[in-house]
Amino acid sequence: MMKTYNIIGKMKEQTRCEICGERLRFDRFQTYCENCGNVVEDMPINFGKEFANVDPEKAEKRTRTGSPMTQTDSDLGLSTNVGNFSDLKKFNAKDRFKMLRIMRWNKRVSVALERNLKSAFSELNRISNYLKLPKSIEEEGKRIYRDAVQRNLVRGRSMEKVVAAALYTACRINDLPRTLDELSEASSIEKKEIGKTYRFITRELKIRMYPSNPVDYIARFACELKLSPGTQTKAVEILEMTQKKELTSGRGPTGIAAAALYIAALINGEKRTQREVADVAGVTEVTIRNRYKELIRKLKLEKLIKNKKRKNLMVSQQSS
DNA sequence: AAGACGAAAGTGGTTGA
DNA sequence: TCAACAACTTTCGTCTT
Repeated sequence: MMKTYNIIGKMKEQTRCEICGERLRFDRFQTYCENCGNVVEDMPINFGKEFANVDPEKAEKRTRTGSPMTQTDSDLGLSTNVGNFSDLKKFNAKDRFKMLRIMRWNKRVSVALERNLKSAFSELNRISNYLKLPKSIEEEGKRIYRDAVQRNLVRGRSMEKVVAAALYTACRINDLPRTLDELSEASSIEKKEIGKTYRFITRELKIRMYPSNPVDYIARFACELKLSPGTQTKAVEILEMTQKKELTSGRGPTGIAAAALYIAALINGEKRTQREVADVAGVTEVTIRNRYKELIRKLKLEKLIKNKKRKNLMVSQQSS
């Protein structure tokens, strides 16, 4: 939603606080009353240059003022207009007619496009909020969706699918991968549909994707399993060893992450059942078992685990 | 009784002819 | 386009704790 502020007008008509009658103060961020703390208005117009560009050379050229540009407004804050009525005078009768038609079509197309983007973005917002994704990823998702629309990739596909896929892609790009299951739950679209659309749009938009890194999942899974930071670190160590031995290729990253966490928890005496780990990682126990077996074999962790088990046994016997 | 383990059959995607 | 194939899932019986 676009808010317009008329600060000059406000300043003129409202220099005193409505509540206590004291004079209002202004700073860069808000208009407020020093006496009673009443905030009359926050987020005023940004009078400075756009600060998105840090490169000093380019920064000189960027003299657009106002708030930073954002993908969040469905028309980027700038809509296209083809010609205007005063331009019409420049054409002869025939071309004038043509021009009129183009203008009319452009209007129609932009309205349709805008309507599409608006509903798509509100769906995208909803999913992103549900998954508690950062703003930057939301923006990325919107950028991807916009590209998809412009390349005519949405036609014949439901908008929701493309939105879900765009968000999924955005997460992957920013190394905050969500599982297809999570996206599926948030968007109520089938997992395989999202996957299919995801593959389609990354191919068509030539977005090069690398397989996601298991390490990126650890923090989130560990948090859900309420594992200690030490265990998390251990799991990451295990993953690093795993990657050195090239055990990760071809395997599902979530399965590997899950197995590493399972092992780390076992070693640090915070045991979780395979089922618990499997559930948060969105894989089955069988997969964890398979990965687990591979990992402890190749990383020579068998002894460690066995010792641990023996110790646990002793502890339980002592207590009983 | 719950968890771990493993075999067997099925699913969806990739690859190479 | 189709068959082979690798990874993963589902299901189920057995063993361990």
